[in-house]
Amino acid sequence: MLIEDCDQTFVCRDFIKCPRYRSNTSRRHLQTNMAVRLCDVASLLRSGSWAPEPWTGQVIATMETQLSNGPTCNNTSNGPSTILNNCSSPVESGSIEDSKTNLIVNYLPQNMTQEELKSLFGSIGEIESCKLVRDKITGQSLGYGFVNYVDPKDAEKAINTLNGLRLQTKTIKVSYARPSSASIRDANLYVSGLPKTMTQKELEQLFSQYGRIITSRILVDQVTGVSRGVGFIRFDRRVEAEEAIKGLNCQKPPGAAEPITVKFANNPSQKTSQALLSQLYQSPNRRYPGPLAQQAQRFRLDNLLNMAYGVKSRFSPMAIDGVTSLAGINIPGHAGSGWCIFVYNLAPDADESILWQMFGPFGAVTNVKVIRDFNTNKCKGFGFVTMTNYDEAAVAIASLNGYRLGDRVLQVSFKTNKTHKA
DNA sequence: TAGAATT
Repeated sequence: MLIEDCDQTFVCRDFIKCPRYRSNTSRRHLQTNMAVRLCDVASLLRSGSWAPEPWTGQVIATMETQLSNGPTCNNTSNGPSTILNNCSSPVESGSIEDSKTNLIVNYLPQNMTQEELKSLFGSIGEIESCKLVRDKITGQSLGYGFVNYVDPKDAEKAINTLNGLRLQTKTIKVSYARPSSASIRDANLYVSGLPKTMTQKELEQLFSQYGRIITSRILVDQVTGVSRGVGFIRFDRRVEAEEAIKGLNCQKPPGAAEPITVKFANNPSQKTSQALLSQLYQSPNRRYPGPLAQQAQRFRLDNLLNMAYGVKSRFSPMAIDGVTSLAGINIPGHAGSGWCIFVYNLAPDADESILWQMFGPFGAVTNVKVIRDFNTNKCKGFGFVTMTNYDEAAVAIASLNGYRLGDRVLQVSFKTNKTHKA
């Protein structure tokens, strides 16, 4: 039986970029817990219209295996290389049976605050609680957090809407949180000495005999893309990780010339005092740069805009740098705690998520708001976005003004006092 | 030989 002929629905286990995919809700990517028809995905893969990635072939193999074996619901992995299981609905998926309102959000930008997290997820529905996890000593974000909704439907909507959202240089991951327990902590392994040819899928295959893999990763050279021979495996439970160390440390993977080393990964928040000191005193805080850093950044920005658009950035506060935080100065877009951007010509069905999607990649966004008609609840054609940093806001405006969204051309500028109030 | 995944 060909996969193309199979109408069976699978549940996507992770967010997969697939721009040519179009679901019945017009989503352009495969998203966590999204029901996916096998034939749709398979035809895209085989047609080559979905750019091949290292795990693409394995997706086909996995689907073919599942077809020949018949339906089962064994989730031995939810990493990117085994994105599908053959449970027919998210409700049957073992990973979410315990909680339907509490989400874990991973891969958040380093400088994202809890308020920004709440603002982002609050655009979906009412939040019961929200927490950004921070290092207890330094207060620095650990890059993940939790969002607990009042309504399970909003949690599901948040996964469908926000999983895979690009924020600055990160692609966030939104999934149901497992119930917290000691047994799931410290289950992350660091693996070194891997053959440079080993794929992520092969790494998972090697380790999956010891338990359910939550995430896997092989580090690669940023320039060449070649494996650095080291990686991480996160198991569902600590005991599974312990068994994997016993079974695989100092062992040669099939076909490998050298044995691998498998041990518990260091906790990234446990840094030496030296590293902490250098981090605290040497790295400039992007959010609150000193005057010199601000001027340097704006100088670069002005050059950038000049080169790109042949104009000086019209609203650059260079001339009055240093007084931008004083009250009573009328600077377009400056809204006390950030830069307010006016977005005009949005469609009636526009919602907050589209503003996050458009502006999030440009930098720290603290708030978005679609202005709606009180009676119809439809967008009145405009909205506002607040960004923390002037430079990032200016680049976003330069990039998105004139952007075609659907059949509309957007007008994007710093908010002025003459126009609508947020 | 190094990622920010359980509050």
